[in-house]
Amino acid sequence: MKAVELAKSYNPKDFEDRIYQEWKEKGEFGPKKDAAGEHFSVVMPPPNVTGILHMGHALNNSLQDIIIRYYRMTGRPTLWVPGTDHAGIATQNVVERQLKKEGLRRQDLGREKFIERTWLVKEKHHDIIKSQLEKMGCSCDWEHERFTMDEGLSRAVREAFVTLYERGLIYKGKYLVNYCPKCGTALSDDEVEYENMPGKLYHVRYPYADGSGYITVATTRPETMFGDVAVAVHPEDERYKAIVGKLLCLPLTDKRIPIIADSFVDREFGTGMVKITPAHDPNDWECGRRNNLEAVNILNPDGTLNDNCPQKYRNIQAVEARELVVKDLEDGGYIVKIEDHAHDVGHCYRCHTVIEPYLSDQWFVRMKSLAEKALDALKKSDIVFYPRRWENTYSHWMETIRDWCISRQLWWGHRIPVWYCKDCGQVIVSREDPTCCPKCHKSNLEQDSDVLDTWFSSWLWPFSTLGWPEETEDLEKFFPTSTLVSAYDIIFFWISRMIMSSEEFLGKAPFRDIVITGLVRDIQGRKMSKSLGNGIDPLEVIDQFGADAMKFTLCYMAAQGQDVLIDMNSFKMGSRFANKIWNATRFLLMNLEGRNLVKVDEKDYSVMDRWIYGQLNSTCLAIQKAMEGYRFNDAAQSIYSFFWNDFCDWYIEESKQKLLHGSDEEKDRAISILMDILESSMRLMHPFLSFITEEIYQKLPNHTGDVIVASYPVFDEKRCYEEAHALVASLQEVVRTVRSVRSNLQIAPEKKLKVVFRPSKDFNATALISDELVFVSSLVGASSFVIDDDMKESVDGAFPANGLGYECFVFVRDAIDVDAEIGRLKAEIAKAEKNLAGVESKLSNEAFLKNAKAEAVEKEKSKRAEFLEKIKKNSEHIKLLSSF
RNA sequence: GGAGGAUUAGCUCAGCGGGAGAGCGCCUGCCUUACAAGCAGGAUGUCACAAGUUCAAUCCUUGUAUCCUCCA
Repeated sequence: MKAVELAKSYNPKDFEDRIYQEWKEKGEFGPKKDAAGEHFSVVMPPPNVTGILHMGHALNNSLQDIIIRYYRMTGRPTLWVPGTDHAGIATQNVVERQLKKEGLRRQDLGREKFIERTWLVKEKHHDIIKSQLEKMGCSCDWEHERFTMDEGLSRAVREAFVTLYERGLIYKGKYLVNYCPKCGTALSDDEVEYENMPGKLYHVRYPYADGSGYITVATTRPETMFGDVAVAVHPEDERYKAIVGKLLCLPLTDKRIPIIADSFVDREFGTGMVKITPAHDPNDWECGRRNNLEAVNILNPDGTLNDNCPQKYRNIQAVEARELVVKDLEDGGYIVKIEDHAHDVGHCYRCHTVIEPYLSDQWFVRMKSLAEKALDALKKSDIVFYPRRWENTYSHWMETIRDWCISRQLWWGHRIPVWYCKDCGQVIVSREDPTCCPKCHKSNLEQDSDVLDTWFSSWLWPFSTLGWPEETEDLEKFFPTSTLVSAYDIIFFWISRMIMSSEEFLGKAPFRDIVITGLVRDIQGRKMSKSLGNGIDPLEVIDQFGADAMKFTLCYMAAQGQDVLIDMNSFKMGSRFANKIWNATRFLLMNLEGRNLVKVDEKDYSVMDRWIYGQLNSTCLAIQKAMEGYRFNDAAQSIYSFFWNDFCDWYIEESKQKLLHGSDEEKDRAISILMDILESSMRLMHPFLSFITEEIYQKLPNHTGDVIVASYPVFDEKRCYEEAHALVASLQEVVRTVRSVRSNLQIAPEKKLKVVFRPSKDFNATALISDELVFVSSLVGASSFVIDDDMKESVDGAFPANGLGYECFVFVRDAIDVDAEIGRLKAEIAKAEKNLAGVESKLSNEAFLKNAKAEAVEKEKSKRAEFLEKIKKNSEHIKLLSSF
């Protein structure tokens, strides 16, 4: 057999793009025809077509890719559906910003042209996103790619809307909604972000209508007083019980408003009296409804005061009007005092403009019955969150849910499938575009001008992407999906709603396992953001370190549910590991020269062979458990320590003796096992380091097909080889003991020294060390390594070191610092004595002996023996050293 | 105001009631022909604080402090 040449160093750019194209061309991302067993499917959280992917996407998609590749290799029919989201407000804002630069508004283009232009932006960003996902190595099935506004999904949206309407779960109503004056649209409750801001609290006098004095109310927004319809006090507030029902004069107007009682009033806040402005405050809205009060809207859609206000204030922006009103109140002697007051102010989650509560006609989904089904799904464990603690958050949201405002006054999105007959006023809600009014049969119809909230399409994602409402083969085969991976910031927007819609339309949960990842932050724990400039671009990481390094590093750091704090340097870890894999492979492939691969029978395994196969096997188990529990960091760590610490540091090192100095037969045998382990390792590591393992796998003489579709190594109970594990652990301990002596004494590696090794009679690894004498000698730099189990060797003048069950004597008469060594040994004795004291106190404690598990007692006893031995040996060694 | 999370080595973080761990960084010595992106050895900890439960607490319970997030 010929050696296989590998480039001198690991350079991911040489093969990552090529391999991705090969996979794609061979169609290896889609579900296999011959796959068997339960399906495994995942839908990708669709990125917004506004932007480019950030580290959060990299984390999210890396984990999905790992899961998908893992299950694909286990042989199950596996599907990962990619796609993008039209992101209504966000995308529209991008286009409007572009227009603004050209001095245009969207109205200048008109709806149709504006949407055409938005599609262009969508196409451009979509292409960027797709190429980014490919760069990352995501093995999603591009044949199944979807966009929330493509034809099929638009049908699903209509179906959902009309079905809910028919079930009485969608209604149109006048309602106080969150209104963003800048975006010019209503927002759902969840789209409002609150921020504590400094403001003023104005204490204003409202005189009694009968002239018998006045009361004082506190407000942060005096300009809304024109919409006041009452002043409320707490019904049990003793101070004000007597005045409930009295009328007040509303200053600056000639209006009369009553004092009412309502228990929502906070008696501690301000004067304990609040003005009620139903059209401009959510709490007041609820209060107004409870008390049958009129809602007086005082604002125009552009945020200026309207005709419900006195002439003087009309058509002035609210903020300016406030100053004017305050001045007039002051002039009129109505202001008692003005205090500084910080309070929470709602902002638009897209443009961060201050939200205005605004009374308008909007469409809503009645959420209560949907939420109940979604809660049941959790109670029945149809869905499980990883980590579990998110289940509380989910339940709480479901229990306190409010109706969902789904209409948006935007152009980019799904038009609401509602038409109005201009002749007879008939409202038509239809799956198909109607041509005439079913009531008056005239065709003078006008479609509702609003579009639906973006989330109204994404909440159907797990089944709309599979063809719903058609009963497609995909839907049959891959629904419900298996696992959803998402960050916690969209549990409410998206995850919860998907569960509701799926329960409502398909009668089951859309996925079973919900993996909630942390957020990716910078090394100081701050969110990565454009304004801070602290973001890391995944493409830059890939450029510097490779996609494998990025994926592996993220996986290694993704402890369940924890935020991931990283900087550019963090990715060195994955990059070094990949380099290690590359070089280990290079070495092994070099050694193929002139060799024949042979089948080594299990019964011919040496102890070291059994050990490495045992380690490989237990790593399979560790990974299986880690994947089942979505403990990605555990999986990454198992792989890392197996390949690097076990395989490279010990097994390959041991094999070198045979590869370099063995007979042809020994060489064949050694390289065959090495290639076998290497081949298994590539399959084992493929989900986590996809490109490098494929590149290497193709070059292995013992490979079959592509690793992406190879079978995943399976844990085998019969191949644990625990005794080999214990033996090798002992051997490693002996090696470390001698190395430590040499290192502490600063003995140059090239200086070979005689070592006498004295095992106790029951030391388990004496035979192994004897068999591996050449290996051990080379690791410890011994000129000769004498196993002296009958205490015949003279150790005069040798430097002693001891371990559990053995002593080593290193012949280093020259060049040692006797005093320093004595100091070190004394420190060890002190530590052992401290540990011994702890053990003794346990063992002299009758309660411990009585209550503790037998193994625990035994363990303490063996610890005692160990510490005693250490103290004894070290004392002897100090004596010996003192005589030097 | 309510809920959740975090607090372990210089940094980022694992950790399963019974002798404190990893990666990076640091110190020392080595280019031992796979890898200096490497090898070997080493140092570094009141496991935030205080009680409680337990034979035994970094781990369980309660409280406190600090920080973060979400909800209202």
